[in-house]
Amino acid sequence: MSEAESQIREPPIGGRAMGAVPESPKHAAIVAAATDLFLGAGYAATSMDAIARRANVSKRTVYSHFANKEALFAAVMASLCGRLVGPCPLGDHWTGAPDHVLSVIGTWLLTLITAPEAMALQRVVTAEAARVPALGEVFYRTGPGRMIDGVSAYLAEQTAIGVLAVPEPEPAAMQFLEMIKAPIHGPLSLGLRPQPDQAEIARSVAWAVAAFVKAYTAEGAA
Amino acid sequence: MSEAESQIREPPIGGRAMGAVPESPKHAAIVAAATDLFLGAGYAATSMDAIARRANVSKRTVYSHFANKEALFAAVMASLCGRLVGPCPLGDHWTGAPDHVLSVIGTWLLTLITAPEAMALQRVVTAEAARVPALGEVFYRTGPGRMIDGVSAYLAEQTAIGVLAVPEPEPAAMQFLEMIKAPIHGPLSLGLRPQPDQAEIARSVAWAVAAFVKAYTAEGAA
DNA sequence: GTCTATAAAGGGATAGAC
DNA sequence: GTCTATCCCTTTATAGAC
Repeated sequence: MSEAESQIREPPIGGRAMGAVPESPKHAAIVAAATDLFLGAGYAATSMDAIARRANVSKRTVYSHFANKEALFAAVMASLCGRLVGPCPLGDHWTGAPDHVLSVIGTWLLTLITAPEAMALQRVVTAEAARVPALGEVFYRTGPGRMIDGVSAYLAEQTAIGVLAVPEPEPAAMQFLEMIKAPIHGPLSLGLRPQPDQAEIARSVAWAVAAFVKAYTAEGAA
Repeated sequence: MSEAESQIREPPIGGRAMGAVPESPKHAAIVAAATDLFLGAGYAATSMDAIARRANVSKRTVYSHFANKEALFAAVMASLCGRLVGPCPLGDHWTGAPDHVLSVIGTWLLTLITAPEAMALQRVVTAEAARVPALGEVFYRTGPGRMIDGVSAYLAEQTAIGVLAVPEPEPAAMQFLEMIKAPIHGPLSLGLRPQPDQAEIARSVAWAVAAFVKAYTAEGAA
């Protein structure tokens, strides 16, 4: 198990190990097939036979690329964790009124979080985190953790210049993330509602930003 | 599958069907064993052999009580959904300042939600919701749905009498629920932190209540 | 109702040829 | 590296004795 766990790490820049040979097409096909099946049905319910069939390779080929099922799962998870979170659209331009900045960040985050692949990843990671301890840690660090850090830094900065009053930026950032998800994420993760469209995402973000800004605006600010 | 799904419903009052014979001790032992294993390892990774062993009965006995694995799973989930949410401690006395009432409700809810059994139930339901559509619906209605309805009604009432200003009580109630969970639930569900103690629950609730009340207090209120 | 024993199928992983 | 064929184990579910 320790060997499998050690394979869970962020993927190298550019999608391959620096200096290593490019991954073979079969390798990519296996990972793609395994990704679909693991995300769709979970770890235990996905068989190596099914993965080989879907990748159009023999099972022996799968085992020549990955030592065992656990190692393949780890590779899939590591690849996904790094791939789903793209760069933040604001870049260095976190300027403007907090409600504008938070709206842009919130819309980006909520769109990212509610994407079908991201929902499936969260579902599988949560389900298997108890069995593979490293999994939850990598997922959190590359996903929610990065988002929390970014928002938290912004809140601290705005507090320093007296626009916002956020005594505890980190829990406040976590609050903000949960608030934008609030009306959508729970029912969506249970399969009780369809994917939100842009209008609904905008509405949920608007609710959250309005409440958050009202709660944390500095007393003397305009 | 439709037969199995039809067995997912809230358990009858008192724990047994009205007018039916009491459940045999074996029946209860099977359900208890299955509950532990399903919550611990998930549906696919739990075998009927293991359930029978843990219940100290033969596998044949398990199949004499439940038609198949799916039916046993449905019975376990239905039983759990109804059992984990107890009565609200406030009863009819939702009186006092909103921050006090929300603190009491929030503490109760967060304690309930972060209990190990509730966390495991949520994990399993989320993992299997895509495969068993009825599961997510029953879970949501008996759990989060009831909580949202209660808080939402309270917010609407306080808005009607001019203490709070909550134009959309339902999304606001969902926001409140997510806010109290914010610093704890995510890392906890990934196995990255231990169970919160009372002090940490109180702190998380206090953060959420302070922000929520500030965001939604009526302009003219004291 | 309950048990032991077993059937029938599918799982992960491997051997050896090419 | 890749394939076909196979081993061995566990799984769900059932037969038949008591």
